[in-house]
Amino acid sequence: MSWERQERTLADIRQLAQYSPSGIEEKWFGAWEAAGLFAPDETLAAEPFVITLPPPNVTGILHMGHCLGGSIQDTLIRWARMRGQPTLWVPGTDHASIATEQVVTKQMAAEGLDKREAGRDVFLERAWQWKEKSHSRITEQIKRLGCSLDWSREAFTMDETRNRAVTTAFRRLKEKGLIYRDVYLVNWCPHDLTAISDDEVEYREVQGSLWYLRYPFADGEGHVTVATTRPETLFGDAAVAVHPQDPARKHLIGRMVKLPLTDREIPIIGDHHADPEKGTGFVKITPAHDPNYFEVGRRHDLPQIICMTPSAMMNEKAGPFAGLDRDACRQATVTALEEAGLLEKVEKHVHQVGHHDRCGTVIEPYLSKQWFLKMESLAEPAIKAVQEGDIRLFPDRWVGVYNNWMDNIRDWCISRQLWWGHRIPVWYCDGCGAEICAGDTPDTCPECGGGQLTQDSDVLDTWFSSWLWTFSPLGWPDETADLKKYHPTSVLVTAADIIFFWVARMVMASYEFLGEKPFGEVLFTGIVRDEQGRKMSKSLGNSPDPIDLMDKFGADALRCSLVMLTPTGQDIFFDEATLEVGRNFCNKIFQATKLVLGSWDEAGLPAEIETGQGAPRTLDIADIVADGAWEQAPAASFNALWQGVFGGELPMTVGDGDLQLEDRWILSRLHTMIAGCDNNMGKRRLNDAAYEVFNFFRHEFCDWYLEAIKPRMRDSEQQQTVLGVAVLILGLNYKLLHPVMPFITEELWSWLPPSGGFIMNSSFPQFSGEVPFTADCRAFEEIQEIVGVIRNLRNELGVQPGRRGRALLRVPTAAARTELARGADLIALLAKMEVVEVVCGGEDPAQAGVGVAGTVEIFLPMKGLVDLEKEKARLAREVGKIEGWLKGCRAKLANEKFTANAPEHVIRQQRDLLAENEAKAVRIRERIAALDV
RNA sequence: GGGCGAUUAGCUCAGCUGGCUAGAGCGCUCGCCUCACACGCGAGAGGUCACUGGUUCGAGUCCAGUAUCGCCCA
Repeated sequence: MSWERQERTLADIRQLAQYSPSGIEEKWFGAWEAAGLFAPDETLAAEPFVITLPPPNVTGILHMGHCLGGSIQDTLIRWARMRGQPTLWVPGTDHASIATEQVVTKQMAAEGLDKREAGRDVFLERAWQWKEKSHSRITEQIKRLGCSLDWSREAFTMDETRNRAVTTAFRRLKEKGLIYRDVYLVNWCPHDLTAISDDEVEYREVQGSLWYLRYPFADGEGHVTVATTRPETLFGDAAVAVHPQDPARKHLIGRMVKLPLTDREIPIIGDHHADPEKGTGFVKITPAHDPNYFEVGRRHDLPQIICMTPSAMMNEKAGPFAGLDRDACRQATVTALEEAGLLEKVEKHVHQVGHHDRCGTVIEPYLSKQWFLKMESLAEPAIKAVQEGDIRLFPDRWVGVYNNWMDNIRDWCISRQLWWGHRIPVWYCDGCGAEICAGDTPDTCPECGGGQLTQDSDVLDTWFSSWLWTFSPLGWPDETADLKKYHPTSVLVTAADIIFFWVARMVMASYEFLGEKPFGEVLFTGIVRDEQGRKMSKSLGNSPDPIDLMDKFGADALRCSLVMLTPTGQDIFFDEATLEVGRNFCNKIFQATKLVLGSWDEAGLPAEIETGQGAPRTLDIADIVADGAWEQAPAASFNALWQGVFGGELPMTVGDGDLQLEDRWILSRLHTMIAGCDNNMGKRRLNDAAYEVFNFFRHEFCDWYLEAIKPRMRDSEQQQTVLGVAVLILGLNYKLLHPVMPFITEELWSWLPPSGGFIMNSSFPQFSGEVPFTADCRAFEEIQEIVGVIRNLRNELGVQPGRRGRALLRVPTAAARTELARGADLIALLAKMEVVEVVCGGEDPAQAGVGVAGTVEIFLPMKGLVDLEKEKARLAREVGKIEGWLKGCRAKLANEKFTANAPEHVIRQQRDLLAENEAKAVRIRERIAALDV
C-alpha cells in the first residue's frame, strides 16, 4: 500500500479547499486489490452472496448502461460483504460473434484484405489479436468504476473452460435429441451472410407501396389480382391462395394462372391464410421467402422456389433479372409488369419491415439448413421456477412478459454462418456421410472407419455460450469447489431488453444442466437514454464516455448519481448535470468531515486511537444497545455503540448528563434512518436507501446538528462529547454510503481517528429495535419550527442578516415556559438572534413582526421597521389558509361514517391537527386585533 | 392486432399495504462569500396528480373506460 497514515496530520485536512477524487480512487483500488479484499472471505460462515457479471463485449467499450449495472451490482456486493457474507462477484467478457466479426472484417477491408479470400485461419488469428488488444481496455474501465470483482476468477466465453462448457452443453442436448438440423426459413442477413435469431430482428416502420399485380388465367380470359409489398419475389411464387370459405372467390380454387414474366403456371389454392377482407382477397404464395407462406407451402406441399442468392441478388429463377439485387429487381419487375399491362395500381403503404439490429440491413427470410434447439421441454422448469417464487423478478411486472414468451416458446436457431465463435462440434464423414458429435476432433469415422472428416463450418449463436454464464464461470462442466459453494448465484442484474435473449435462457440452461436455479432473483435496471429519450448507441454517437465523466466528476459521483436517480427498473434520461448532484454530495461529506476533524484536532484529541481487534463484522445496533437503554443509561449506550462501530475504546469521558437535546435528537434520527436504509436495501430499492442517507446527512446532520453544536465544539467543557457524537455519526454514515460511494468513504474513514482497517470489509449498520429519544425528537422539532418561523419573519420583513436583535416567545403556561427556556439559546443560535426571551403572558410588544408555531407566539420587536398594514395583510392571508383547511377537517370529523370507519390513529391525528390549527388561527386573529389598536 | 409501461411543479422523477394540508433534485425569485462547504446557506414562488366514470367515510394511490407517448410481441 502506497499510502501511510503517519504521513499526514489531522490539521492537513483543513488545507484542502474541496474534495478532489483524483489520486484517491486509484490509491484505494490498489490497496483493496493488494489486501485481497475482492476474493470471498471463506472463513465466514454466512451464506455466500454471488453475482456473475453480465459479460460485456470483449471488443467493446464501457458505456452508460455498464456503469448503471456495475454501480448497482457493486452496491449490492459491497452491502452483502459488509453484512458479513462471503462475497463473490465473477468478472468476464463475451466474444460477441457478429459484432466482433463485423469489426475485424472492416479492419481487414481497410487494409485491402477480403475475409473470405484470406480464409478462416487468417481471419481467426486477426480476431484473436483484436480480442487481446481490446480486452484490457474494457476491464480497466470496469475497474475504474470501483467494482469489487474477483479478477482472479475472470472468465471469457471462448477460453478453454468456457469452450468445454459450450461443447458439453451441445453434446448433451444433442444426445437427448433436443438439437436437430433442418431446412427452415430463417432470418437471414444478406450483409453478414448469416442466420440471425428472431430477437436480433428489429422491426421498423417503412413507407412502402402495395402493388396490385394481374395474374392471367392459364386457360382463358381474365385474371386474378394479387396485392404485394414485394413484387420481386414473384419469381418464387408457387401458388395464389384464396380463403376456402370466401364465397366470391372459392370457385376459382383449382384453376391455374400464368405467372407473369415467366413461363410457369401456378395453381390457385384454398388456404385460410388468405383474408377475404384484405387486399384483393388473393395472395401470392412464396414459400421460400416469407415465414407465413412457408407454412402455407408446407400445408399444400408446394415447391420451395428460392429466387435469390445469399446476398440477396436474384438468381437464375428470375430469368432476365438474374444478377440484379432485390431492390433493383423490384423496380425492374414493376416496370416490366406495367409495360405488359399487368400492373393494376400502386398504393402507398406503411408497414413493419425487419432489419438486422447490428447492421441495419433488411432481413431476407431465407431457406437454409440450420441447427435448432427444441425449447419446449426446457421451458417447463423455467416457468415453474418463476411461478413458484424460487426466482423473483424485480420489478415483478416482468413476470408476465417472461411467462408470455415461455408459453409461446419457439425453437432456437443456434447456428450462425460466421467464423468468430464456438464452432459446432459436429463432423461429417467424407466417406459414408455419417454425422459425428464429439468433444474433440475425432480421428476416424466410427461408422466406416474412414479418416476423412470435415467439421461443420458454422459457429454457435453467442447466446449459446452466455446462457451458461451463471455456472460456466465457476468451472462447469468440471465439478469444482467454486461451483459447489457459489451456485446458484444470488442476483442477476441486467437491463430488461435482454430478458429473452439471456435471462430466460439462463434459467433454462441452469435447470437443464445443473438441475437448479441459476440465481435467486433478477434485478432489471432501466435503459440509459439521452436527453431526447433515445437509447444510447455507438451509431448515434449520443453516449458520453464514462471515463471522461469519471475524470470530471469522480467515480463516486457517477455511481451515486446513477444509483440515487435511477428509479428501480425505470429508464433513465441521462443528463450530465445530474452528476453534479453526486459530486456536490461528495464535497458536502468532505466539508462536514473537515469541520468535525478540524475541531477534533483543535480540541487536542488524539489523531489515532487504538482499535484493538477491530470492529466485528456485523453491526445490528439493536443487539448492542437494548430497547430503552439509551434513555436509562445514555453514556453506557454511547460507549457500546462507539465500540460496535470502531472496535476501540471511546477516547473521552461522556457522562449520562452530557448528551444535550440536539445530541439526543440526531441520535434518534440516526436510528430511524438506519432502519429505513437497510429496509430499502433488502427490498432492492437502492435509490430510496441512498436517499435516506443523503437526506439525513445533508439536511439533518449538516444543516441542523452541525450548526447547533458549533459553539459547543469550541467549549472545552462540552467539545469532547459533541465531537464524539459527530465522529460516531460520520463513521456510521460512511459505512452506510460505502456500497454506493466506495472511494470517498474509504478515504474519509481512514482519516477518522478511531478507525482501523478498511471500511470495505467492516460492518454495515442495521437497526430493527425501538427508536430512542422520541420525546426529545418532538422537542427538537418544535425548536425547528420556531426557528423556521423566525427565519421566515426575518426574510419577509427584510431584516438585514447582520442585524441580530431580540425575539420574544410567548407560551401559555409556566411549565411550557420552563421547558422552552432551555431551548432559547439554541433558537437564538440557529435563527441568528442576539437573544431569545421566553415569557408567559404579558402585553404584545408594540411594532413587532409576529408569527405562531404550535402554542408558541413569536414576536420580533422592530421599532419603525414594520409596515403595520402589510403585516396585517400577511397575517390575514395566513389565517385564511388555515381556515380553509379547518373547514374541510371539521366536515371530515363531523361525518359519522368517517369516525365509524377510519382507524383510531387517523381520527386522533385529525383531532389533534384540528385543535392545533384552531388554536393557531385564534392566536393569529388576536395578533391582527392587537395591531389594530 | 395482442401485451406491458408511462402520464404528478418549468425539467427529471419519488410518492411501497388507500389517511396527503402531495415531496425531492435541477431550474426560477429574493437575501447572504455567516470563522466546513458559493460544488454553499437561508427564505420563497410554482401542482384542479392526463381525462371520464366507479368503489370507499376518504382516491395521486384501487377498478373500468378514453386520450397521448414509449416499449415489447406477432
